[in-house]
Amino acid sequence: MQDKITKILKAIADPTRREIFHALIIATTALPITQLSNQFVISRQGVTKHLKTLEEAGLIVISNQGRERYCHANAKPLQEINQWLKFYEQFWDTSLKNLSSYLDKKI
Amino acid sequence: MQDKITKILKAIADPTRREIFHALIIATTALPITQLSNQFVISRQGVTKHLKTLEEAGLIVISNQGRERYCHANAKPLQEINQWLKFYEQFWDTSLKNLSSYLDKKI
DNA sequence: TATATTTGCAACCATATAGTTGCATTTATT
DNA sequence: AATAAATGCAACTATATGGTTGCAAATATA
Repeated sequence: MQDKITKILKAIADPTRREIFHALIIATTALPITQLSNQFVISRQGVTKHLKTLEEAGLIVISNQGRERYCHANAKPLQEINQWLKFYEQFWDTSLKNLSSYLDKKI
Repeated sequence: MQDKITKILKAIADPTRREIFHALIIATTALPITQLSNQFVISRQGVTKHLKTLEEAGLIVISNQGRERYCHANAKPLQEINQWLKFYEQFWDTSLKNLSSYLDKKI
């Protein structure tokens, strides 16, 4: 369906998911879903939905342990975004200069 | 409504918009909408919708000139994503190691 | 002036998304 | 064995999204 980078970008494009991801990555230990969802205003099931999206993007890993499911953040997929950005780095200093020179000429 | 980084991330989270942005940034000159949309399968109006999203994210600038509207890419807002990523850089080498040590202990 | 080109706007459609509630199931605890 | 806790699943809702078509308006061109 969707390619990897799209999944990753869509996952972090949502503010709530960024918050969830952040909470997990700064946590010293993996967190069970209920405990994690207590940190948020939305319902546990709402959090679970976001977790699924994050998991499909590879940004979290969930491991079962008895009746609990422990969530653990994995920042690695973010490298893919970094990679994507790398190409545009060459433009983000110069492009505005190019733009203004364009505007000088044409407007 | 939405904060800046969310707008930027949502803008580039769509594959078609990434393509449009790419086409514009590698173009040597600014492109009128019709000429730009000829490069894509979707309709001109479809492209226009994407352009609006990109414009609201600051990723393109449109300047009127007679009946034509010239589109120009601006990579600068991508720096914001780069900034966001910077914090997680410290995790993307170590987090998997942490994860496996966690799995060793608990599973 | 008549015609062609570039565009915006509006309506519409199908699907995705972000959230909710209710309930059943599995696993712990008493 | 009875109860409590953690979770998944399903149904539902409202809104956003990515696309379309049709048409009117502004601007060039013949």
